[in-house]
Amino acid sequence: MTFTIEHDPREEAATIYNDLNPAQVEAVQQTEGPILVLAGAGTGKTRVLTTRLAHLLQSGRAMPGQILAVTFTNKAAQEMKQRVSDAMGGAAVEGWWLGTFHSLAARMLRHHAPLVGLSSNFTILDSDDQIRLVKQLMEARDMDVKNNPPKAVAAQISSWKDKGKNPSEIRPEEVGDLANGQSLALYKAYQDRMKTLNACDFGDLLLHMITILKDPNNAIVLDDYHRRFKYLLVDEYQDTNVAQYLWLRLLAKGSNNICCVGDDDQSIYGWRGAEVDNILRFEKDFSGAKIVRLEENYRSTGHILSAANGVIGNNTDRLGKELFTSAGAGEKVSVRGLWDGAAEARWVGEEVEALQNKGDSLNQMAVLVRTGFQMREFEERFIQLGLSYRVIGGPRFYERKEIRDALAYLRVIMQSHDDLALERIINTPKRGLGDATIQTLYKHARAKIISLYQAIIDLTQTEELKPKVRGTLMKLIDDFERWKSLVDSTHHSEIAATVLDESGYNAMWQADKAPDSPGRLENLKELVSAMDEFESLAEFLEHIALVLENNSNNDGEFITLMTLHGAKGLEFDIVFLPGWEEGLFPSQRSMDENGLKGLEEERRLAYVGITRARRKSFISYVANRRMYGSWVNAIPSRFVDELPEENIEIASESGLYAPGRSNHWDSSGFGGHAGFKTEKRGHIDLERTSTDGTYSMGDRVFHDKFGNGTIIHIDGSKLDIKFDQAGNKRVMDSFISKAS
DNA sequence: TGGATTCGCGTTTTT
DNA sequence: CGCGAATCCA
Repeated sequence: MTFTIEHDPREEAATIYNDLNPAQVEAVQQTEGPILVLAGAGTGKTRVLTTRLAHLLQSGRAMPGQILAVTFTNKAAQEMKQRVSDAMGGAAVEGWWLGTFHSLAARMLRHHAPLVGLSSNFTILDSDDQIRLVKQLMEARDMDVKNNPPKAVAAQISSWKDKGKNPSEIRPEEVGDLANGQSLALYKAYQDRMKTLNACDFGDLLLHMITILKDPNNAIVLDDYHRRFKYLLVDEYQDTNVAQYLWLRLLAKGSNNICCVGDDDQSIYGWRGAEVDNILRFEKDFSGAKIVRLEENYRSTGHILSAANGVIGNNTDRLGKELFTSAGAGEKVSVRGLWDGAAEARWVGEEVEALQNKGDSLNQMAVLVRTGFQMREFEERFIQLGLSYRVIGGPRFYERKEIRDALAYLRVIMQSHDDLALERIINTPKRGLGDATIQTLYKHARAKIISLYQAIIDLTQTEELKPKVRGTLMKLIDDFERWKSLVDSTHHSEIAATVLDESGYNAMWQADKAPDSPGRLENLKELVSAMDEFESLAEFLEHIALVLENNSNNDGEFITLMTLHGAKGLEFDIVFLPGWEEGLFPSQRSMDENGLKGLEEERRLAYVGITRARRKSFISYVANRRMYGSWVNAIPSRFVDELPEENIEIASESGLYAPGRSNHWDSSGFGGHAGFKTEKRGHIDLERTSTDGTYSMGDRVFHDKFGNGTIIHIDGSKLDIKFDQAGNKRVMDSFISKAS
């Protein structure tokens, strides 16, 4: 790797530092020892990190290969690469140690795989494969897969890996009664199986590297990395999990030059093992650490920032910052209560069109939802209005069925003992190889301790199988052997095209008359052409597992639709935040599973949402939301109450029935308050409800968790709802279903 | 074995 | 409600 400085570094530096404030400059230039940049939303965290990286290079303190720069998502990595490259006058950044935790750990692990019993061409399994593997192991042990969902066991295994724990490092009291207390045994078996498959899951990439680096026998490996990396840079430090933290700490021990940026108020990945503690503990972990605080927000106008501050101020578990801005107060946050999801989408559509008429660009607007299913209503409405929109997130390219199938073929070609891959496509397209045959094959494989592929070869040489099945299997092995022989002589994209053709996989989708089949064939074509850019099949497989994103074309004007999680690190002029209802946001599940901690994480998510906006935020909640096909009546989120009155402008559709939070509703449509207590009554204007088919004569209200159903009486034009003894529970738990 | 039909559960969030 | 999985039937 060569690197040349084209200009006088000081001159460059002057341009880079141009508009940094003194605190930022300190963070950037403080060059030795550990630094924690504790900074709020919109204060320029990533910018500080990028500038520091450029600064280190330009001042000649480090060469490109001597800096390890870690981000959390591929998107952030891409962006940092772009920015550094720009700052360096267009330098090529390929090959630099700049990427996500997973991709960098994978890159390291390729070099040391034998130390953990793998070879360097190991395959990377995704969570789907993981679950299937766990399921197989459980079935092999005659465990009841119905009452002990493999998914839960797989989640437990992942969680241990996120904590940096190998099976041998788990204490008995950590095991718990999941899967009849067999979870640890399954973890062991799982790891053994992974070795035979020569495979890693996401968690293994880091776990194995930690295992290697902390083993005194491998001191030479660790020394090598210590010599190599003079500086470590970490983005979004608040989202690191224990495994990532351990990996960083091992690597940082050499130079002790670690610079992390983060915001405890934006920690939103607790469910995936992120530990806010990592950021709170920084000074203890890295001796001599400097803390640089950035509290001036450059993104949002006053009301937006104060609204966000008001909400996050309700969290107890935080370091405590109060962001300020020198921008003007700007517009207040608009808050709306609406009848249902359709009305909400209509309202958003109206506002969008109004803003467009005033000259705002769709590219500067985003709708941020808590969960994916909320997107549909907006999509429908946007289509009706002819508004172009772009959905970010959703199933990734490589998670699509057809892509995973195609990859499975390639995996078998690369490694014929990849049983999971072979099992996936052994009867896809249909070849007449059903469950019975596969079980026979597996039985043989297990008995002889060989791979499925080898078992097929063995059994086709005996008379054990029916002639028809035997013939099919022989043909399959023949095909694979032929494809394998192409690997050295033929370009891999050509191999892929050949395989998809000769296996009948393309033909299968061509024959399929489902509406999405043409799209799948398109995707397969895209896959083949994407392969062109890679040196080898192996490289491509790694890329697709760890890096590849949906390639969205950025031409034209789009309003962006995505989850709050997806929006982290982004900003827009105008942001819509729909669905602020108890149970949806904050998510009921989050609160049930993690109590106050869960609630506070949800609140941080609210904070992230509000602070994405530069000029204007819209927040909304509805009285009725359709979930799982039935209607749920909802009450406004507690986060709505936490918005300071002076920063918002609030209104609701008239005539709405909504128990509680009556200060946020126009209650003229019903008599009195319907609180949470026994025998309270609320009335719904029947005209409104019946047009949607929401409620009608004979519908029932029942309390989901609290038992006894309660009948709705229809009295003239009003609905009369009675709550039973469970009425002191929240109404959000009641469902309304059609009485048939 | 595979197609057709019923069943049952899910919706957080992602590398 | 809508999808994938389990189950049923030819």
